[in-house]
Amino acid sequence: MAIQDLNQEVLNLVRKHYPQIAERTLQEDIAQVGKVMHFRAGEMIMDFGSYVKIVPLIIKGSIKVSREDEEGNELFLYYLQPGETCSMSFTCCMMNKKSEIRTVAEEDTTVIGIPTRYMDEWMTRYPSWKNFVMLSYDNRMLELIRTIDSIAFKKMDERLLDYLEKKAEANNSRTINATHQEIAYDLNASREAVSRLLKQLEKEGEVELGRNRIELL
Amino acid sequence: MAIQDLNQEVLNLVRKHYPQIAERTLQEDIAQVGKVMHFRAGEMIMDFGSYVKIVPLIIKGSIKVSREDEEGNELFLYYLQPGETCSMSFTCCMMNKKSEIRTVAEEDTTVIGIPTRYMDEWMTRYPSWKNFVMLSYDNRMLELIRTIDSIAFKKMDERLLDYLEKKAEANNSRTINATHQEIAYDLNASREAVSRLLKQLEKEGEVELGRNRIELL
DNA sequence: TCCCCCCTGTGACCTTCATCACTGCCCCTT
DNA sequence: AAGGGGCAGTGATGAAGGTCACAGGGGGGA
Repeated sequence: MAIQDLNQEVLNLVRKHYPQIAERTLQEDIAQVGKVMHFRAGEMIMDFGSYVKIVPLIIKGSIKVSREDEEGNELFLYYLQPGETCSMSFTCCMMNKKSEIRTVAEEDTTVIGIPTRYMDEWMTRYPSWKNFVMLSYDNRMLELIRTIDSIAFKKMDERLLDYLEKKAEANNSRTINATHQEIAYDLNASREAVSRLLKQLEKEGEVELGRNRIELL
Repeated sequence: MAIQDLNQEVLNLVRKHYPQIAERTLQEDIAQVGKVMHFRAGEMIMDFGSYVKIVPLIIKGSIKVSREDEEGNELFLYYLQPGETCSMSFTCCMMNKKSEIRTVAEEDTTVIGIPTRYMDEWMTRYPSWKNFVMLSYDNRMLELIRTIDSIAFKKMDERLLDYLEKKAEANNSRTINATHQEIAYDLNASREAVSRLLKQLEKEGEVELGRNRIELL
């Protein structure tokens, strides 16, 4: 594929999925330097502690963002969907800091990767890029606060149901393929607790259970 | 006090507490439009659900930021200290959104209040303002993640000790004036649990307890 | 001074969830 | 077909912390 074609592909993707990125010259800048990247479902994109070199604009699929502490306890934070970006990347990039989070492709996922060094310049040059970045930060802060609400104020049954709903949305499917153990990791809970609560939800007619499979009703 | 004097006062405060705000013209702009504001210890600055009209640059004292859910359960998030600002304000202001948090003066506190409408313009005009805003967002995100770590991974005794340390730092004093009930609210715990854990900490020689008073050792 | 209210301390009991132990089943491999 | 590994279900037990009840003490106000 010729460079010219690639540029045109990126240009089209940006115009389609990021209408708020309005300036024609910014769109063209992105097409100049952005690279289309593909990740398979389950592939790790960025691990805790690694250095970030690109900012991803998500085009297709979804990305799971989670946190891990020193003892290896894990906790799911939120999903990134098409039209969104990873605001943790911005300053990570700009300050050359280690990542505080882990990102994994939830489905097969396509992003446009933008090398760090353009971030800063575009912020001053393009108002719509500045707004995009600011709004991303704000949305992520809100998601983090919702996550805090959930952990601090809710019990496990409600957290589980919220989690299943989000996962269904991220996968565009009411059928979730996951083991109880995987869910337990994401909620920082025990496998047995998740099993029992799922059984409970099944009795209440909220879900239908199968091996490696949960059907949301 | 003449306008001229006020401007000079703000100018001096900015230069002293915000060295990273480097451009002379930006400093002068802040001195033009910024207003010095005072809050008494315990005074509520902004409640959950209210609209934000200024961005505060903190000069002296400290501000407690907390979250509340629909049922009135409360949770302490973090303190803002001199040299910092409330990044939740930025887009709240810019998008005219309701506040998701509550802020209360922890000590007697002085801030420079900057009206919303300058935020945006300065972002493109002054690199150091842009960096300041971006760094603020990043620091707050990190604080929120630390808060999540704390709630998700730690038990109450450790959370309590962390809380006391932070409160001591925010008040510049190893003596904390607070009732067990107030601490319990901040940690979203029960008063009895806090009492028992404090007693435990006293036995371990970590603190000394008095009425309305906790001495950190 | 005396009284009352607020703060603290503590026991008893309950819920939620972690942990341990074990069973049984599905499905894949050989 | 037989075996085995991963997954799900379930009981027993315990720890953390919430809830309820009540006692005691200190300090400020009438």
